[in-house]
Amino acid sequence: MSIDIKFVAKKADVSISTVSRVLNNSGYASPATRIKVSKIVKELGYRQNKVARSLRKKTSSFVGLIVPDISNEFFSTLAKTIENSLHQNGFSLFLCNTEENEKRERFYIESLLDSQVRGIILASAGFESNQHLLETDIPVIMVDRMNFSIKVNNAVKIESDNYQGAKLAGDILIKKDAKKMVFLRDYRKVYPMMQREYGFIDSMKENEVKPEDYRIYHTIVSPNAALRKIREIYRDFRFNGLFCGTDTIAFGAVKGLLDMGVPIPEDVQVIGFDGISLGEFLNPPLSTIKQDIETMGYMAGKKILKLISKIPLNEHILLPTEFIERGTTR
Amino acid sequence: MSIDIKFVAKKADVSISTVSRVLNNSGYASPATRIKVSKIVKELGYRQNKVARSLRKKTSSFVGLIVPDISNEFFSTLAKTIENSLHQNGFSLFLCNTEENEKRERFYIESLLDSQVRGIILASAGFESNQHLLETDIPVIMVDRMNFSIKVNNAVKIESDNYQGAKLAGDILIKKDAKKMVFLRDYRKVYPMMQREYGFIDSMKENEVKPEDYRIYHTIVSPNAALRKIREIYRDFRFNGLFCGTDTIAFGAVKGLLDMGVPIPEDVQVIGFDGISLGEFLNPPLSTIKQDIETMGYMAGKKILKLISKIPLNEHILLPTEFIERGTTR
DNA sequence: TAATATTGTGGAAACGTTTCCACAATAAAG
DNA sequence: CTTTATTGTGGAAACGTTTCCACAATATTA
Repeated sequence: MSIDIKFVAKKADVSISTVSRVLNNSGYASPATRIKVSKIVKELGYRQNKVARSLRKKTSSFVGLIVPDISNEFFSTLAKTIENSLHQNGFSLFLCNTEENEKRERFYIESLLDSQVRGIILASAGFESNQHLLETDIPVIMVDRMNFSIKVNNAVKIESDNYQGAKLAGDILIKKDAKKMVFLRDYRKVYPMMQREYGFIDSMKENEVKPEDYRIYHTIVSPNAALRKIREIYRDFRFNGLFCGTDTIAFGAVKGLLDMGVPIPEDVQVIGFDGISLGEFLNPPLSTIKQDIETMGYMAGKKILKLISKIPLNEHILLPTEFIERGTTR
Repeated sequence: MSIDIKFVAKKADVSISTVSRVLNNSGYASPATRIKVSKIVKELGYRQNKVARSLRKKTSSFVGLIVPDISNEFFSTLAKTIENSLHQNGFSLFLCNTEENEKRERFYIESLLDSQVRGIILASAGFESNQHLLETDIPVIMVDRMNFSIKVNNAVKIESDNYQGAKLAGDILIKKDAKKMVFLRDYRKVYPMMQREYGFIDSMKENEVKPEDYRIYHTIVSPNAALRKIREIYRDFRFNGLFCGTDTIAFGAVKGLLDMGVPIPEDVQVIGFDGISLGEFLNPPLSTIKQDIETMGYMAGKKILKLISKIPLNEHILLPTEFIERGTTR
């Protein structure tokens, strides 16, 4: 016989309803019964069955988080801060890792919906084919990736100002006297990367860099791939300003150039994007455009809680980025 | 009116039980009704309510993962591989981040138990005070940290051979002619760190390094703390072999030494522990003892599935580590 | 003191499933 | 053509809660 509410009721010699009321601090219950029941509950070590509770109340205390790759520092610190801010309010996190895979994203969205999560934080691709799944009245927060054009009342979008950040990177390189520019980006057409590209291009245009003096290349986001790519590029085009779409890319690129004997920052200046923690420990340490991931996660947590408590929001939050000057620029 | 099984039954003009049987492919149902029901289900876009299902079946398809810090690359790649191996079997992951906090660990263990998870993968501290919570018949896998001495049938332990790895690091440094040795470790008495210390000490003893020729220091695991610490140490004790309890520590230590003008690997040779991906892109790239995190996560996933399907296991798996020689040793 | 409001309590329905059971219809065996 | 096995179906109980409702007991008011 398991310890359920019925058992507690029997032991305490009251009805099930009374136990429930005491447990939930709802409705009436005399002080006397309150302490009597609480005592028995403690003695027995009784714990509510959350599943039954969810079923009856048609709600839960879970929030789903969908990310493309949790092993990426950006998403893992995002997850951490979100988790923290939810935990303070008694909510727990369902982690879903899509690996950038459409089917998997669908599987998870459906799965979350089926499991009665209270809200979904989507930091994943947001494949168009999955959009309709979220067009219910469940609170949704989009973080980093903005692919979904959700029109519902219950949606909040949070992102870094990727455009401005990239523009800033371009402006800085030029001010620091770089003449031949390269933007080495993630080959995938994900939203933030597109924004960075636009920012970079606009910087080039505004600074009147001639079209033949700046080039855009694509690579897989892995240091090794970037390393190989940058050597190829450098043989072809003698740039002296390099903006990388991602710190991870910058890591590979810097090493690739160094290995070729190109001095940094003397011959080539490099700026990354993200501000991941280890950048500081590169040699030379990486100059970069830092995203405020902590704030992003924290806000995502706060906002979804608001949505959950029926406060209607329809915001698009743009978080400023910041240039961190370190050793790869002069 | 929401689309529940009752609604489907009505539309398909059969009983609820029949719909359920078709849905679950259990019991009898004629081919004709099978397709009839399936058709309606598809048309209506009906989805099972997992909460109700869990309640009735007294089971779910969730596994809990408890980690101390998801933003740490070790744990995030662990989470990723576990998630992958579970997803292939239709299971989902509950992520719990304890921040190394006892209360929080308890909160999560209880929360997972309340939510009817099928199993728990514990990569967190395993505070003694929480041990009793897991002494039910729920499948438990301990990864990395082995603090719990769970005697239950349903427990599997998986860890890297930290002792051997550390011993190897010591042996290698000595073979490479280091005479004055330092082990700079995480100050917390977590299990794997203790094993590494024992391994290091035993290596010193077996190689007949005199007690005054090797020292052990403690630091917070953050590059910056390690950076400061190593300067302090070096002023005090002119070592030429440095073994770091963690790559993160090594990152800071290498930079600290370099900043002081100590050439690496000429004057000091350094070996880290973990094998995190960015070590390769340090300058000089970091020599390290690599843990096989992928295998660890993969096995954790596989094993918990076995336990869940009632296959009794009582294993303690020791995964070998590997020396990756890069630029901080000669 | 009678009439009314407030507080305390338990019974039972409901949440959306699965599954046991009884029974009907069909197929196989004698 | 019976008898027995197999297959198909629906009704209803069960999972462990919360919550509506009715009623009883007590407190407040007139």
